Amino acid sequence: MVKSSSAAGAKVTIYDIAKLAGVNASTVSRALGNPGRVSDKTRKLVEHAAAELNFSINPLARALPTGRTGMVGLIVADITNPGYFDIIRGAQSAAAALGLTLVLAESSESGSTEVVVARRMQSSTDAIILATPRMSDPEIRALSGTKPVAVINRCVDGVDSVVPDVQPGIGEAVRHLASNGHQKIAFLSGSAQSWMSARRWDSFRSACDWTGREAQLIATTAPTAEGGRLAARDVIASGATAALCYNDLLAIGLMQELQAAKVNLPDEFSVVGFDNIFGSDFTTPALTTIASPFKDCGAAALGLLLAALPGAGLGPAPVRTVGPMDLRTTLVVRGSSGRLLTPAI
Amino acid sequence: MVKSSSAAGAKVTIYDIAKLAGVNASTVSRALGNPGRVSDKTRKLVEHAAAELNFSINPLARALPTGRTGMVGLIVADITNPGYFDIIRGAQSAAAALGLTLVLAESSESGSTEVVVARRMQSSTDAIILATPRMSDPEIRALSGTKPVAVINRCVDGVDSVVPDVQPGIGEAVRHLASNGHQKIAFLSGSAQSWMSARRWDSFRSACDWTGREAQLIATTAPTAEGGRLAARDVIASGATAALCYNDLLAIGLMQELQAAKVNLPDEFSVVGFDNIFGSDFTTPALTTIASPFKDCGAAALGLLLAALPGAGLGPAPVRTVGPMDLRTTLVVRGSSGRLLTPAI
DNA sequence: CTGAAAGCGCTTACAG
DNA sequence: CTGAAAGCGCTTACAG
Repeated sequence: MVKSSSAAGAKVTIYDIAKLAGVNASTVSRALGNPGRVSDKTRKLVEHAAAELNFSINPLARALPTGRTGMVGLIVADITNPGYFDIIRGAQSAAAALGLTLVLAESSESGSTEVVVARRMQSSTDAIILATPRMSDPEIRALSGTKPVAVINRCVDGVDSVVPDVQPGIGEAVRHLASNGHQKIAFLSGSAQSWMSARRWDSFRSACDWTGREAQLIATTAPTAEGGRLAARDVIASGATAALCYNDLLAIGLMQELQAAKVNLPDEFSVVGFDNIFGSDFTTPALTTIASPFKDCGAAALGLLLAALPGAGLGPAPVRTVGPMDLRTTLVVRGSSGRLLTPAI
Repeated sequence: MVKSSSAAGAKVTIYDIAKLAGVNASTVSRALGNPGRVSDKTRKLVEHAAAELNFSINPLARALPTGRTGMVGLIVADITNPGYFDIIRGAQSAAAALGLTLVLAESSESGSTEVVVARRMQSSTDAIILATPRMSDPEIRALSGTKPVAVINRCVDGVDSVVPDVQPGIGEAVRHLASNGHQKIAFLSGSAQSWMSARRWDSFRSACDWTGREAQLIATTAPTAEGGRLAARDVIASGATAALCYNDLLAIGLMQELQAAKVNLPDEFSVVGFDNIFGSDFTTPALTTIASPFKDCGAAALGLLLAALPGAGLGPAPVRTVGPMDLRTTLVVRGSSGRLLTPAI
């Protein structure tokens, strides 16, 4: 077995490099971190020594004097939820591109454990992203007082927020349904406390108003496929010929139950989901859905955070809300929606 | 606005507590970390002071003297891949339960960036989990020389490995198909270099041998739905009446193309996937698939790592491979497989 | 049981 | 441009 000089064994520090290069450790630190504050010659000397010893800096040790850890935390309510997949991906890749490390944590849908998790992260991260947080607004503000915080999928006064604009997608969806002969459209809601669900319902109702269509709110037991199945009866009873669902899982469950009841999709009934989650095109017919740019949300949140980092200027940084112009939802038309052939008389 | 004593502002250190409690900082450290090495009275004193100041320890600062960071790294090839989600979830929840923080990174399917990512993690984590690594065996061994490493979905000599036992699930699947009248069964393979694909194919072939069925290997362009669609022609041409696919995405693509060609599932053809990914039950018919206990894999990997941590005894810890008994695959029968009604003469 | 000291690996004013 | 020193927040032998 070849044992190269870069053997994986002991940890090499800047002192080892200093010795090899014949300079002071502080010079090594500068050469590696602030090239330019060091002569070209020594820089090369140090770089060679570092390479020779296969040095890689200890970010934790660096974090102590500087306060910058190079890590950003991402807290999601439920790792299971496919809706978060893209947020995680977006944040992860944006972080990686910036040389930052993503620390992932889950709050298990609980506001109180979310607070605990956030506190734990506090000292080891440079900034924290809260995706669809369960904490209260004041708790979030408190957290953001100590460290840059960005919130995704919710608007919190005084805190950087990125929330996709639901209006364009919902407008498209309602127009799509209206132009296909649907007069009464149901909305299957998310959980009652959900900020997002309320927002989507509001936007939906206005869109219906503008289009002269009737909007019917239908409550669900849970924002899951099972919740969608259980809501099917109410949907049928409502007399609506189409449904927009708070999320894709609800839509998929609704479709399943409708099909079990021999309702023909989309000839007799149209279903539209929300989020365009992984697998929403696995169904037959494939699900029409409103896509949220979640990947971009993750990236955008990181962008806000980064802007909040270095300045540390005077007082709190200005609060920015990303949304309206950059992050718009769009309708993805697939097979589950279309012209109503058998209008309910 | 109520400004409690636990204001979120400045960071409080053990020195603040020491002052408030009227003891030395080292005593604070002991009281918080090693209660029992301190009198009950001072312990309470310190605890109260800590609570009063809303103290939370800085894990990074602790890491420097102890070498224990409280973080474990998880590197996956592709965060996009739904097959990894359960691994991430399993590792995340196991870590959380142990008070550890999960650091997530992605190698983008590239062995070389995987090495870079791993190096970067090296000094900030206590241990590293490689899920379906792209690094070479020697690279993995090198990494494991410096820090506990566990590998999921692959066997690497000299490195803790956890790989689900594919045999039980594949055996079940083949028996299921055989008993439903299928004589010739196709296997849609994954990528040619995939350790896992080779393993699954081998196991499948033996199962067919035992059962007296004919196994037919069919190469695919990529382990994706698109790959499955493109393979459909070869599958039909092969004369097989059923297919076991390397993963669910392939199976779903194959189903779509077969249905587009008016092949009736499962009456004329049976499709079985692998992994039971999220959404595999969204299809019509729902996909029969072999479930791997990926969540348990994540947890198991963490278990191995933990065992490797404290001992630091003499020489390398014994290598353990988790698999055979604990982590078995099982067949999940849904609608895409069943009795062959129109046997190919 | 508790204090004083040294050190973990790095950075950054401060001198020169 | 470079060195020597002090310090980031904690822990842990070492004395007492």
